[in-house]
Amino acid sequence: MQVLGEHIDHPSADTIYEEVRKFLPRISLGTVYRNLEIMSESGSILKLETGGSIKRFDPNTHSHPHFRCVKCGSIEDLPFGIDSSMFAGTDEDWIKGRKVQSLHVEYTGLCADCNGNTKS
Amino acid sequence: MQVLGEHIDHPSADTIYEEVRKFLPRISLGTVYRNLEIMSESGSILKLETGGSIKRFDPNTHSHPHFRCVKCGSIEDLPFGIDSSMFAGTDEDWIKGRKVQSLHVEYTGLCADCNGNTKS
DNA sequence: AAGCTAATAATAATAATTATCATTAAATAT
DNA sequence: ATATTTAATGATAATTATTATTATTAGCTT
Repeated sequence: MQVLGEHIDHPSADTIYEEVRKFLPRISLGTVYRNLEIMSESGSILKLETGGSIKRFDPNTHSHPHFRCVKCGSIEDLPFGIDSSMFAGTDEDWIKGRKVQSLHVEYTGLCADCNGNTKS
Repeated sequence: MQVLGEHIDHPSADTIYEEVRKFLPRISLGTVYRNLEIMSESGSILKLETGGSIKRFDPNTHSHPHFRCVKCGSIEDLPFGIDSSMFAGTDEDWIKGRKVQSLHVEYTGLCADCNGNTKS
């Protein structure tokens, strides 16, 4: 299972299911979901709750910004880091009793492919 | 319809449906979705594609960060602005043929209520 | 090998959203 | 004012991604 942690991209559960099937043909989708959930809880992968309706999983477990294509739905990493201090650093009054767990920065638009190939 | 643009919070389509029903009892959920979509396309409201599985709508149309409670699912505004220059400003090489349309910053964790009320 | 435990496959259930389509209402022309 | 065209609506069905259920299988432990 961990074998598929070597993804550069951000596969959906369904994509992972298809790939694992290649060498575990009898595996069920439920098992894939269950184990992805376990792995994301244990911290070995990241569950991305991005915009769009699909959950995706990311072997890169440190917080980094993404670009989501509104046309094809692909998620790409962006080459810069983020941390909370970028916006809230100097003044953290806003926390006000909340427990902050994570930060997600997401750009949306058209990926290079979709931007080049079609204009609508 | 526009009457419900006066929300301070970030209602889901279902919440809006319930509220519109109070004075248009015969309206259907499909109509609500359809018109929310039209309004978000015309730019009079914002469709928030946040993490979590629910789409929410926001009368505040300028880009601002949100806090999503992983327990109760509520979305709150955070009191600071964001703009692209915060991370990518100095070096925009990353754009590389993409067409950037919007930026969404989302913190997740426990909201003040959920953080106070339960510890799991 | 018998008995206990935990993981799995197959399937059903759920939840949010989108699509369909006959019906109603609105707009325009006659 | 009424017939005709056009568009919006309500009711319902379909879709999609995910989660829950449950009987079965497989892995250990003695």
